[in-house]
Amino acid sequence: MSYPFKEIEKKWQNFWRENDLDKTKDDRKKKKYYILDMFPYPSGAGLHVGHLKGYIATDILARFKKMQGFNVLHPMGWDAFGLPAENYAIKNKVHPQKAVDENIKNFKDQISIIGLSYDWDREINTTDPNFYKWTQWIFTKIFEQGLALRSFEPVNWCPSCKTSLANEDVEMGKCERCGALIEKKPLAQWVLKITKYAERLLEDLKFVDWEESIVEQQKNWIGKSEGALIDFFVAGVKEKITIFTTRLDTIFGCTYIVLAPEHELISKLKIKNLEEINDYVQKAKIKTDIQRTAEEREKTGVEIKGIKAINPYTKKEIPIFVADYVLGSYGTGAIMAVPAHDERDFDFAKKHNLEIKQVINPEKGEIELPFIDDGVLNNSEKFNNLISQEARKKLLDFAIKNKFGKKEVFYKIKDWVFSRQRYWGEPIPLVFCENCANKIKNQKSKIKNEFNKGEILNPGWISLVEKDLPVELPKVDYYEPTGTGESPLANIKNWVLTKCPKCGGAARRETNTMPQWAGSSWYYLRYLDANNRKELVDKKKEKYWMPIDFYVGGAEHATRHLIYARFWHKFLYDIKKVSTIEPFKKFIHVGLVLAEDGRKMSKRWGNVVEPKKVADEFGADSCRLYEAFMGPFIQSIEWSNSGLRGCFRFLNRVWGLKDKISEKKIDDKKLVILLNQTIKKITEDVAAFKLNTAVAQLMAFVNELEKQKEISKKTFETLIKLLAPFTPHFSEEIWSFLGNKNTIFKENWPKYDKKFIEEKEITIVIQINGKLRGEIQTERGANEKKVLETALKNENILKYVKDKQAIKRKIYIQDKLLNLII
RNA sequence: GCGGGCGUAGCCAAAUUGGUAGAGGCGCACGGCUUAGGACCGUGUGGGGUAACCCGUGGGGGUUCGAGUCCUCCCGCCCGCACCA
Repeated sequence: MSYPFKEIEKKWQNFWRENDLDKTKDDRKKKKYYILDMFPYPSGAGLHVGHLKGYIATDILARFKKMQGFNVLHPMGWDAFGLPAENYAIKNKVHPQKAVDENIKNFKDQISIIGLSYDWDREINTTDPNFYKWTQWIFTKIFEQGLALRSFEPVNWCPSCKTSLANEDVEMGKCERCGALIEKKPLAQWVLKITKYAERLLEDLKFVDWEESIVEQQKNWIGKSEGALIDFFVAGVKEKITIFTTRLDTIFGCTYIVLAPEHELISKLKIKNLEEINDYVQKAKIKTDIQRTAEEREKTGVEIKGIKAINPYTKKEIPIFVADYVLGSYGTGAIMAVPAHDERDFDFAKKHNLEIKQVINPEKGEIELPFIDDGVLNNSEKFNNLISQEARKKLLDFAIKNKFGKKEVFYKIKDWVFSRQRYWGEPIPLVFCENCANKIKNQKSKIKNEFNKGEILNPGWISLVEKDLPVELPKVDYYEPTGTGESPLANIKNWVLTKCPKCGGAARRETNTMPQWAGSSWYYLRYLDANNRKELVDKKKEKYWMPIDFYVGGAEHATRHLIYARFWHKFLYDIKKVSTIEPFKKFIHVGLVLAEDGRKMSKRWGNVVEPKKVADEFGADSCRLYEAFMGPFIQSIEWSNSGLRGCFRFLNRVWGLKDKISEKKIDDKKLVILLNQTIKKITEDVAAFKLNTAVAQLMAFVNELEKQKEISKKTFETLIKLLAPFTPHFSEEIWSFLGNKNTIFKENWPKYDKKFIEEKEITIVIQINGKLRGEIQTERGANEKKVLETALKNENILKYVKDKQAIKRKIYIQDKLLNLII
């Protein structure tokens, strides 16, 4: 017979709801704890048990912290704008709004099965105009500060989703959402100047308590390189080519220069073989990123004939090439090539028979070209014999003194392409006004007073003010992407045509929408004050609740959401809307739950484990306990039905223990110690998010209780409290069975007594020459002499130690072991 | 190629940061209870050996009284980035 989990779970979920137990008040006398799950986008596929793992874990932590007396904020919402929702809607021929509403309902039903303690009064939805009003508001602030710019650079274009994408949305040259090959397409775009925040995004990582791997991923993504800009003059003309290098120490080995195909100078120079060059440039431009890498990094390129560059250090003339192994989008789009000390330059030089001049020697050992490490300079005139690091400084000083170079820092991170040519997103709250454009272009008025920074930088583009927000997404019947580079919104004339809020003249709305990442870049602030109609968040509430103490979500967001949100947060900090420089104090990623067959759970494989089925068969609490127990949280792990059954068995055994309760029973010393050790272990493990070992300890403790004939009520109550965060319904039921009227979650978390943590009688291990040969029982704190004497009474030890004289050395670790060297 | 992580019974895993390797779960075996069981309960469960003991944390080497833990080289796996000058 199993315990009646079905009735119990329903009963207590109703009880919690009816008594508002999951509602969080802004009780500022209490210490706060803000624990947050990344909010999901409500897909049509629904949830499987893997999605719940993170929610269960944070729920355990939230309930635990509540019992510890914290004021816990634990909210949930929906990230419902964006490509996934829209593509689903198109595929199923329903309006995105309808699809989203249905999917949210489905998600919410699935989530509520397992008894999560979210405060649903604070629920948010990024597609709700009351929410996205503030997403738009933040955008206008970013614009006003001159951090949103109209750009005409070629962008990543997904031919299947028919929209431009940010760099972060591209994976290995493919669309992160649909897998289509990304093309480069010139398109007018709004880009956000995240690069202005690159240094702070990098630097401030030292203030967050995140996993090493996530921090490293962000560092790599931001990709800071410190180096120098050096001017190479073009012989005989006034032009110069500025290159970026981090290896100025190798400059005497620079035997040619390479320009990226996109380099602007190519069109300005007098080139003898112009046709050949243009041909190469054209071919390079249409290559996709995939093609570039697919060619096994074969280094193609063409020499620009008729001109030479002058190495400012050697004064020698060197050839100039165009090659697509140099990227137009990084540095200056031009490099000095040092084939002896760079693999790519080496390959290229070999192929084109160019001079390879070695200028660095390894500090020790033989040299093998290309030698790319730091070393000692030679063939470098007066800089010979310097070590690389020192040489870089001195060579830079020389360049600065002679005015052909300076220090420079570059970042790999690109500005955030923020426009999507799609329907299902927040409209970008800008209008274009011809009249204002002319004003700015002609500098007719005192434009500094009349226009903000963004408006001056983007003539004609006027940002809406707060009272005009939100710009609501018009309800339409046709919303499929056009593919022309225009958003579907462009076809809605009466929406597009509007008045300029500045001059009242005719204006038209921006028809592109924001990317999926916009709402999620600040949503965590809205939970603090979800229904505020006047501002994004009340200052006092923000100050009380921020930063997020514990954030849990997918690792795939390391270089997407987690970077964007940090960027917006820092911006909000700069305009004094938030009080912390970082939003997420601690972040832990949730490991995948794979199906029992080791593959990802997917409808395609038919291996999806649905929460409802699990809850029907074994109950929500077994599911919760198992997901906590299955392994270390961040690790990906295979689902196991027998493992789940094991947890179910465990709960049934605890259920059975009720019959052994005795009011009179007094626990023996051993059990008291184990109980206190258990409290300590679980308290520490849950706080450290080591839920698997916490559950293991609960099991070990229950195994011990089962050996008892009777169990004291007090001990049993403590066990139930320890179990409560993991199995809330189960624990409430037993708690009330024990005669308690109120919810167990109003109880204080058990405290252990240090006095009862350590056993007085302990076992000391006796080693002979480092090998285990016996153990003895003694009092805690016994000294070496006493332990040795006791040990020498042990038969087994005596076999090895014939007499005391044989002991050459003794190593005694208090209360642990005695190692005798003979 | 670069960066991060990992490798412990048949499987998932634990090990207080250098001190009894394998807690806990699954599985398996035997026993009990059962008309029956893919249910439940109990006992056992790294390998070898009658035993004393020996061997054992991917492999080799090292430091140490003592190494899963530290150092070094190698092998394998996972994740991220990838012509970033």
